[in-house]
Amino acid sequence: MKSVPPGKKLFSSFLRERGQRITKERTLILQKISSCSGHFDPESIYMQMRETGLKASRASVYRTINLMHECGLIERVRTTDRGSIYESTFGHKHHDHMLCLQCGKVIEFYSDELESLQEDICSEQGFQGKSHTLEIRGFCRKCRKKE
Amino acid sequence: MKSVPPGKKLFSSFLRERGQRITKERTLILQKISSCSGHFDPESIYMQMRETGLKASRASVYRTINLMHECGLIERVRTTDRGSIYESTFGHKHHDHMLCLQCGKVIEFYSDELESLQEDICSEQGFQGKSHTLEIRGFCRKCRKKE
DNA sequence: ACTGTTATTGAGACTCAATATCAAAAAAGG
DNA sequence: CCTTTTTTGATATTGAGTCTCAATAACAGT
Repeated sequence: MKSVPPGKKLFSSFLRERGQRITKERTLILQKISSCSGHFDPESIYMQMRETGLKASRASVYRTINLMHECGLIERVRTTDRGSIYESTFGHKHHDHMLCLQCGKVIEFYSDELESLQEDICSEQGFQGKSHTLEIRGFCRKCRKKE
Repeated sequence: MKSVPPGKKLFSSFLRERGQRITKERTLILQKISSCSGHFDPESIYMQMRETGLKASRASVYRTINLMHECGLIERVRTTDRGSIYESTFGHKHHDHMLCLQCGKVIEFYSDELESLQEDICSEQGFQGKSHTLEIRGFCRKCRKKE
């Protein structure tokens, strides 16, 4: 019993439209990433595939991640001193992040109000917003109490 | 006639508190960065100083930028495939960014409403926000008209 | 199926931002 | 001036991400 990863169709038509091919490697990488709930980074994806015996080179992993990004299936959440961190946006409602500077905890949140306010601000500037990233840094409930 | 860079005092006391020293190099780099209105990246700072004959090694530039970041004098705005981009936050009111995906134009904006809404959202989560970064990607007025 | 065309793969070289090393130089404080 | 501790800087090193290019695989047409 094979579960079809969400976004497979989207990715396929994205590739076909650009005259690009749907290869074994791309499918494997798409599957792997789809199975990752939460945040991930390219290097870990590559290593995990390698450990599991799934055949795909580092170059292909990076290339496919770039394609998925262009296609809108994943979003770059942030970049640390050790590379980029992504998250899949498919089957995952849009949200923003709070990052605790003490313990590293990441809180996902969503606010309709916030979204529509941003739209208002964009139209004031004649700007057509397509996507955004909001990261609020500070201290989570637990870490505040420890003080 | 020497203009004292804004933030020099803050930086000095920050260093003193940590038992670190206020050296010629650090002062030069602070000055250089203060004179940069807008966004900058470490490598350009280093190259510009080198061209102007200001003495400071690449290592010192990077080290000092990290210190200024810890101190809160500068903020990392984003990271491209060619390194980090910062902006000085001193003497510069907080704001967020819109980035045009077509022409690369950066629009700075600020909204009280947006700020206070974010604070509300934070307190709902028991989170103490310290700083944030919001980047809205899309198309600016000019580029929309070109379509 | 077979074939020709064209995109893709992968091993490893390469790039480039950023950091580590460490001996020599410079502050700070007697 | 002298001692101690931090800083500097030239250079080596790291590491994420990309490029190269010959070999291979996907696709379209027959």
